[in-house]
Amino acid sequence: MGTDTLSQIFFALSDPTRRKILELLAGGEKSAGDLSKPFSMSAPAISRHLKVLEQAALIERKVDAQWRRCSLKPEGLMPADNWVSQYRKFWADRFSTLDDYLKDIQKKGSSTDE
Amino acid sequence: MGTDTLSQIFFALSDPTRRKILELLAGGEKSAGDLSKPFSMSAPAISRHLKVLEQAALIERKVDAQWRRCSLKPEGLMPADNWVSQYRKFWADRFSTLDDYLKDIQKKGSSTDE
DNA sequence: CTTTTAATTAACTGATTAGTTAAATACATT
DNA sequence: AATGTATTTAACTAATCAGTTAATTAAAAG
Repeated sequence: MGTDTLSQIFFALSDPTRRKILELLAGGEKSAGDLSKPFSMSAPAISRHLKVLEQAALIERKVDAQWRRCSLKPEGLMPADNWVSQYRKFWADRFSTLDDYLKDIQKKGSSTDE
Repeated sequence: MGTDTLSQIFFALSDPTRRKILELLAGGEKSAGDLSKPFSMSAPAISRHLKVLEQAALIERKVDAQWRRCSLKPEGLMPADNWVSQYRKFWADRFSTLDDYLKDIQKKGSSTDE
């Protein structure tokens, strides 16, 4: 994976469960248990996803009695956003919106993608 | 990793060698051999990194005699950019620039990071 | 003080990753 | 036709990942 900040962030984002967790936390603070419920996955599995997100500085876990109060640290995404932004100028010429792009790739490779 | 588009893109970006390759390609089309030179890594290793980037639709490889002409497909980053952009509003309040954020985290956790 | 609740850590398994060297492919050059 | 060049594929290894169940920790509640 690489141990630098950007690698950790992008790696954390490369899993659908972890992205979903971030989306849930965008709705406000939640306990580890709350975060487990929407997934058909054991609590330890979620716990380790939370650790990955925490180490990437994308969330924060505060101990509150036997609960872990998890909250989003959206500013943790800034390095990733900044890295990607280097490339915006390249695509801005040809595609003005994501929809443009998605239509374009659907037109071409019409395989069973997402 | 997950097999959906976003997972593939973020996973591709989670490796420093692959990010470096994209940066090299931002300077213009290069052969697989050209791309190998800056790295202390075998050609097959680079070849597989290129495959990961190609499958994530971040680069294109065209066959030209015994060369593979690799070029950046920056628009492949659009889905990632779009996903991250959901969170911009959250950090925009507190941090206006990446530097603000980097200074902030240096101030606090002054451990041996990166 | 015993039980219940919330969550993590430990130990394990199977799959995937990132690298290696050696072999194969494909085209260019002589 | 034989050799050299560019690159990928094959086969292998060591490390990491994502999940599981069982055990542990820590605090709340009775």
